[in-house]
Amino acid sequence: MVTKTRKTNRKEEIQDLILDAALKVFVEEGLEHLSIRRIADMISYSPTTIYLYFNDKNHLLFELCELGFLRMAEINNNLSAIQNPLKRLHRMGENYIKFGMEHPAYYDLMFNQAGPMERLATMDNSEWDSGDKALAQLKEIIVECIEQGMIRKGDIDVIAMAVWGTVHGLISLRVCKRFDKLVDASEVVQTMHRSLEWLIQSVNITEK
Amino acid sequence: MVTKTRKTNRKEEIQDLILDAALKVFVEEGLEHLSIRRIADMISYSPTTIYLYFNDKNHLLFELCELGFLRMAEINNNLSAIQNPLKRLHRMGENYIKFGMEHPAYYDLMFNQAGPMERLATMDNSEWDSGDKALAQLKEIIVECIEQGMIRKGDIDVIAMAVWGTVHGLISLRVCKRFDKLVDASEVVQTMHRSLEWLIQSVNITEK
DNA sequence: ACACAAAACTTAACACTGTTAAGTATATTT
DNA sequence: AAATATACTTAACAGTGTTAAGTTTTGTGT
Repeated sequence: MVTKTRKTNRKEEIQDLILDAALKVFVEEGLEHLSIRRIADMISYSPTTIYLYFNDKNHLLFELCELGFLRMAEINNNLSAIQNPLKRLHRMGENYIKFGMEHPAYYDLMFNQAGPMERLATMDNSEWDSGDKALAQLKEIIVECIEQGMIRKGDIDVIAMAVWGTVHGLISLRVCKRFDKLVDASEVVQTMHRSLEWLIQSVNITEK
Repeated sequence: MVTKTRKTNRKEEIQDLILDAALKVFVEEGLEHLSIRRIADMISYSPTTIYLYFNDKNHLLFELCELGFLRMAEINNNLSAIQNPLKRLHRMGENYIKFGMEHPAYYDLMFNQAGPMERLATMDNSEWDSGDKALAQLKEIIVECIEQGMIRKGDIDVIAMAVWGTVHGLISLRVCKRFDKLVDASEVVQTMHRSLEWLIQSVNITEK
């Protein structure tokens, strides 16, 4: 039992070592510079060693994704303090924007890149825990908003998708540089926040 | 003059030949299978010949993008017939969704992939015509909506970004397979349409 | 302490990728 | 017919993910 634990620890230690190195590269230099050989160099291992700890690159990317979702959950710790569910929804959107702006590489990997989802598709356990959790939190807030008569009634899934879509769309277009030539660079983030504000006010059915 | 035109034609002919082959590959097999060598094989040229007609792969991807925007404009031909600007906005959103579902590879390239924008960044003419046109059309409709008192007043740029973001967000999450494990596959598209519908109704300030 | 087995790691290679410098045919012009 | 410009190719560089086979290190039982 002791040996088993020790072995597991050892394996996890090196997995973390690999993930840490991967993280450093792709945060500092972008996903396009994240290669197996680059990681191997950083931790002074041969490239093939990485395949002893991860099935393939997509597996590694998926695990990086999971780390991203952890950070995202952290950034949403400030939500529970907000009583008004609509304000909480607004803040959640702002948190997403903040996260996307501070960690564009993470965001791209978590929501745009194909790799992580290809890994997920090969997994037996046909769930996506991180995605499920994030979506569940969003739905909870929306239910509250409806219960308190703050946004129009409707199918929760439909509304959740609309809200998630809006916030994600703004961040995604920004992360993928689709605003760069269309909106003045210095004001993009501010405009994003004002767009979110406009949306929240528009769906708000109180105070009308 | 005649020779110049003939030469231009010849050059454009081969450019189109390359683009057509590229299009075929990436629509049928996905962007990950689109390589310079693959294209060269298809048109029976050496890989390096392609560099006589395009600066690099990003240049080629950018031109494919432009073709995508042409198709997108086509699909929006049905808008002018719609009098009510809010309904026109709704239809425009539906057109986007339709386009994204029918041409996911195009959509991914036009709004998610980095390549085309990297090409754009290197171009002197610091504009993005296709993006500008699409955004201008959207803004026009929004102005009408506001003028006719159909949606809340506000900065046009802010509202345009919010609306574009919403629609793009839904399609992008779908194209990048982020709904696959969260929403039942058979109902994703329907849910997207209902999300758009919910949004349009929410921002609608008439009939309340 | 020694032999054996299992775990950890590496070497070398395959089949790809985008891209470039240098060389070769093929037309066109003088 | 010679010179020149155009069109295209060959060979190579430096990189990618990935795998089969071989080596070194570590742990275990006698």
